[in-house]
Amino acid sequence: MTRRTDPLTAEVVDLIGAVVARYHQEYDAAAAGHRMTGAQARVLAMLSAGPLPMRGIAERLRCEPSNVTGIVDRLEAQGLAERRPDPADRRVKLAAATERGRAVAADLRDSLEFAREPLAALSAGERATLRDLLARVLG
Amino acid sequence: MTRRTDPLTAEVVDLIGAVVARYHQEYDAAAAGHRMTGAQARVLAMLSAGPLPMRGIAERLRCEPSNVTGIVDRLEAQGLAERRPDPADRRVKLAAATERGRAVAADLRDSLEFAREPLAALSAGERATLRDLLARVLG
DNA sequence: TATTGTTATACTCTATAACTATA
DNA sequence: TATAGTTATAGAGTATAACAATA
Repeated sequence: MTRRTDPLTAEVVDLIGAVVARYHQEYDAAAAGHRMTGAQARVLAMLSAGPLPMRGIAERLRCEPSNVTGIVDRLEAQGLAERRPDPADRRVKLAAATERGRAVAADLRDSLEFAREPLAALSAGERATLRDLLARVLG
Repeated sequence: MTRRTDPLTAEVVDLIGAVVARYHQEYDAAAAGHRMTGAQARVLAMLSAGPLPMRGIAERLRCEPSNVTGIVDRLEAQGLAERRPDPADRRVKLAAATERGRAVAADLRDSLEFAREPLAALSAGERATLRDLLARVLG
């Protein structure tokens, strides 16, 4: 059963849509600045926290494992990631960020304008309020 | 020059990233429920507010005009949109939602779970606070 | 000449299905 | 037999460049 949403909720949903659009725009631009696509940048960000089996990447990306092959291929071709065997299970390949990959991931994180300009408009107390509200929305 | 972001800002940015991921997940699922992709659903939502020249769609989508041709082709193939001539300029083609397209767009809007479940966790006052903070973040 | 929309081309991301090597 | 990763294939979104029709 569909139910009409009240005007205030609709307004918030529209604003979230605008935030989503802007986030993507800036994330993709930052990735392009390092000659990566958005998907490649997301995977590199994951790997900069530690190696992951191909399967683990697919789960976090919420996509089919077959897609991860190509994305890691392209990161590997640029020297940003590499595949390592898993000593515990020879079927598994662990994708890991190279040293240069970690540097690029850190640079990308810092170059995300979104983290500075827009949020700078809020005071520390307001940022904390925003954090708490978003955390509750996400459940 | 890159500058380190403070922990609170980083936390908010991470939460926004989570919101973005969830928004896409639900938006794409809702679109798939109507046999559309996310891009097709976004364009149909635009057109449900009124006809737009192909160029105008590209500007709002922030993509090249050549891409819009295929997206509108697919909406047209499903009877959700149609192309009309612009009486004022014979170079222009106006894309418009069909009656069925408008009905699907309305249904899609209502079926966006994101608008209900998560935001229902907030009181009206909190939703208003969230709205104001997001509006200021977007500038 | 400039603009609108399209076509042609190439790359990336995506899902599905079949294959391999391990377990 | 089940699982991890890959390959093959096809559809969709994207950018670039070249084109026809119109301004």
